[in-house]
Amino acid sequence: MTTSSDPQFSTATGSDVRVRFCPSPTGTPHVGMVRTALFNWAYARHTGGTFVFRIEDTDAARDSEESYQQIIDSLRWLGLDWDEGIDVGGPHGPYRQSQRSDVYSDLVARLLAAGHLYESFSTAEEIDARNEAAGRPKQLGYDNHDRDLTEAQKAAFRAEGREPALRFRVPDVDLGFDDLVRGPINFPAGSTIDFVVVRPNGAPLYTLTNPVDDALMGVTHVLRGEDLLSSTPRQVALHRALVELGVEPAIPRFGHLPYVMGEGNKKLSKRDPESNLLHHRDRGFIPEGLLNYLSLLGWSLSADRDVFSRDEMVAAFDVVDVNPNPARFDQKKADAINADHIRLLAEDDFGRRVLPYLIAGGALPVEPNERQLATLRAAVPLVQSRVTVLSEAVGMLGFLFASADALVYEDDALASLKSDAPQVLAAGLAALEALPEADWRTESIQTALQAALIDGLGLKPRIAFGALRVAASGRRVSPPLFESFELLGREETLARLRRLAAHLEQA
RNA sequence: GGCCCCAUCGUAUAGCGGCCUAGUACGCCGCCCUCUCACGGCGGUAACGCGGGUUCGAAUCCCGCUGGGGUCACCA
Repeated sequence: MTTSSDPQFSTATGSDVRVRFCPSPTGTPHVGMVRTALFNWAYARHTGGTFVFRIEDTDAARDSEESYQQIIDSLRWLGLDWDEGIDVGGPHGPYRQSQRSDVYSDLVARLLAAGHLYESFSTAEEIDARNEAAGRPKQLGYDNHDRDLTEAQKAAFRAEGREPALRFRVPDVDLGFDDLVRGPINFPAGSTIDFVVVRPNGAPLYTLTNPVDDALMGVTHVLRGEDLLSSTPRQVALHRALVELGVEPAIPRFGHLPYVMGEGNKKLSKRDPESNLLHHRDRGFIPEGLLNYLSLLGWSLSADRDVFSRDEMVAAFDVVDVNPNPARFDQKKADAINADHIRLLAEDDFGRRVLPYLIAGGALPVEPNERQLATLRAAVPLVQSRVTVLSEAVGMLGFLFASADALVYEDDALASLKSDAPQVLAAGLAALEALPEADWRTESIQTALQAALIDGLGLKPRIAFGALRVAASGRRVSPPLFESFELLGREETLARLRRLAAHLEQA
């Protein structure tokens, strides 16, 4: 390889930018995967370019339809819309690699004809054996042994019933590129060995399909995880061949996004619950909060703001500003960002979003009645600033929809009661019994209780209202007390005070 | 081991040669507000891994070291 001219990389910068998100459907959607999707999406939207969504399901043994569906659902839920690809179509379809066999056979034939691919009969055992015999460490892997097999040798292997894999003949040149996130990276000539692109059974591998589809789909910027960095020289080599064959005009630019780490110093594993996107959704992350937090893993909007909208991110996002450091997923920070976004929601929006969680959590029936919905509407403003994730509303509001006799007293709530709780309850009950139905409003309830318990008995508010809170909600923490009493209504409130009094007497 | 990447408070980051006695946010710790918990407000804690250069001047540029991480599949 001495005559090859310098490789040309894409020069797209504006609306000619084409990025893609191309997960393989194995397992549950991972937050690192979502972050990759987000950065691709944001870059496309920022530049006015095109966001392509394709699926790399070339491993029938590991891919699943369930995972495929979860990935699509997740992108939709997050609002990361795509311009070409799965379901929406486009000029370069189909967008599932399992449906593109014809495309790959054609390219394989052309690459083979041009001498970029060759038949390799070596088995893993033979490669190991050769390395051992030569005194080379096994990790060195394949030794380019089959590069120049003669027709006679190949025929002999076939006569044994062996079928060859196809390997890419890596040229003996430096395979460098200018990483969008990290700057120039070079892999010296000789450090990249010939790799398999087609299995002996004819099935193409990711090593082939990924660069080929990027070429065919006109992808200009490949933004992907750092874990793929070491396979990039192979892709660059293949792209050179594709450019040479006229399949694409230029090699895409690469940008390797930092790892998302878990506890300690290891990649966030699929087994860690916080890596699971569905887990976060089930807890009640809202898309705004999750996207905002994930964008902070390797990027920032400005020096002194970390809560922002999707639109603000799009306006500001450029992949060259991405920080190359690995980032740790911090659940507390993620929760805090989500809580901020929850507080930014309009009240009715928050109410709509919290409803499915109340149903899923058993606080409300699948089809709540009008009265329950009215209570919910009134209660929503009381808890919007009290939850960090939507599922917390179940515990926070559940007592409003239970009946007095079904109310559960939580252990820490009972433990918080002092010995004078019965007297407090009795006094509170007396004060509220004196309050007529017509006056059953937050302000008058507060006035009555204040007069009876604080002024009358000289109790500390903390003690006095603590007991009443446990009676009303069964919890140590609840929405504001007097508002809760109003929502429960007079009869229900009185019933609850009596029930706790009875409960304490028993105990 | 070969190759590659990374290095600012506990965490995420700002910083792209002088604005830095290093900013912001989460966390943590106080205080205020207060019917609990939150919210909100105020304050505090805490970092440029080490060593050489370059420069009038370095967190910022260069080199080395150390320390992390990744990758070396007929997975993606």
